[in-house]
Amino acid sequence: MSVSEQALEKTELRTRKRNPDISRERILAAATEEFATMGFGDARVDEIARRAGINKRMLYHYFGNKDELFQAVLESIYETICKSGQSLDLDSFGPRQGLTNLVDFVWNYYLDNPQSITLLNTENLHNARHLRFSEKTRTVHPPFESMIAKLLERGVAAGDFRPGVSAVALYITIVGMVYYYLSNNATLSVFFGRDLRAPDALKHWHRHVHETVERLVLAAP
Amino acid sequence: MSVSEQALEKTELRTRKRNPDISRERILAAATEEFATMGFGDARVDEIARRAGINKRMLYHYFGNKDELFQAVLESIYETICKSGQSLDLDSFGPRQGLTNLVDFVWNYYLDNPQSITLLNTENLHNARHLRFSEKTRTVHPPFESMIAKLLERGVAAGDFRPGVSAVALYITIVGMVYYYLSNNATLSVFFGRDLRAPDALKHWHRHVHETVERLVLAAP
DNA sequence: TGCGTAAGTAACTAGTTGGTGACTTAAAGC
DNA sequence: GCTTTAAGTCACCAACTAGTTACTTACGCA
Repeated sequence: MSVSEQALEKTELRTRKRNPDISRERILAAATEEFATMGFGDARVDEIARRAGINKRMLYHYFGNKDELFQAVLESIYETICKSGQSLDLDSFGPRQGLTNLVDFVWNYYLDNPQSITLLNTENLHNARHLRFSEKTRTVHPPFESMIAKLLERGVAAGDFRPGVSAVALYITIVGMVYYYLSNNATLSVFFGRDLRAPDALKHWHRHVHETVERLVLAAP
Repeated sequence: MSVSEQALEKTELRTRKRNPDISRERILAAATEEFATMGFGDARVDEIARRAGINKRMLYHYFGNKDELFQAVLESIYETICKSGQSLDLDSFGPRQGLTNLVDFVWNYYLDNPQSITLLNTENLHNARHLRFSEKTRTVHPPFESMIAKLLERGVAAGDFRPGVSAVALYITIVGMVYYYLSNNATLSVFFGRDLRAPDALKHWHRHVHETVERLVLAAP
């Protein structure tokens, strides 16, 4: 080995710096991508390591095994959903505007985070066995229920909303319409023989969700 | 080998009768079950053969490979959905009763056929690549669109329904609310910390879908 | 400054898994 | 009856894949 080669090797070794936080983050990002596009069984641990640019052994070092890695991915998605929910400030608006903002928020969230949809579907296929036994998830609940309950109370008090709609029912109605349209877009497009992901179709459905939710909640004038 | 043993073997051989139709059916049923519970990647071809009670070699003889077998499963599900849709006779009822029947039909179908949900989810994960290239699916369309369009026309003409709701929008609204609630029941139950599959919760959601759809479609009195 | 621990690497393996080659046997058609 | 074809069996494999063993190297800390 020549002197210059020795120097080169030293440089290469120096670039192999330690950085546990970043490594962990890179693995999680790569795993999210892989699990989201392939599902659990088709996801390849080697592919995750390759995408993350780390040695596979580190993946086991940080996360234990494939199952625990998937659980970590789900927990991070759960955290993302909770956090972005908290940034939704419904209290600063009137009830009607708050309802509009809520629908827009859900629509934009799932449109911008298609990974959340496929990951949640995969987890539901396995009866939520990763989330059910997750400490984080069982203890920390999403802020949606109380937030929406408050919005509904204010709306009813102001005479804008009719009484009798629960926060959970409203939430599942909104998310259901948004989520199903996006999640099952491929098969629905085949069924109806048209492209339901075309910009016009998307815009149309977004409007339709607004209309349906308003008719559900708003008091008769 | 004794004479009786020879006779026994002959009997056993005779029971190994040929029955291509039944074999094909058994494989398809076992595959439906396996793919529905495990997804595509986690589904095991050996397990499908075991469940069907046939030799694995026959599975390849009839269906080619794992992908084509999955496609056959999806086509049969598609056929089931189309057929059960045809049995829905909306024309024999008034528009309001027809709408009620439509909601009940969708609700009961997905409640009784949870396999349809997980199989469709798996197919959507792969961007409907099996259904998109399926001759059957591309040529034969489900009867829902025209059926519902006729129902809506009758309702508007009778003054029961308001105009401006499309058949596709109404269909996706109903199925979306039913499908999402059932498909994501596990994670939703964890999120909200309650059992959304309890009989009361199911009954409550069924009622809620009726109410939401009626408020969407019915003309103001 | 040197030592213990945690980050990182390379090579490997035990068990699995989709898929086959070579064969036997039942039954439809002539 | 005899032949051809398709249904069915059995043993096998090459490729893959989650997980490991055995090792080296960087870094925080006493």
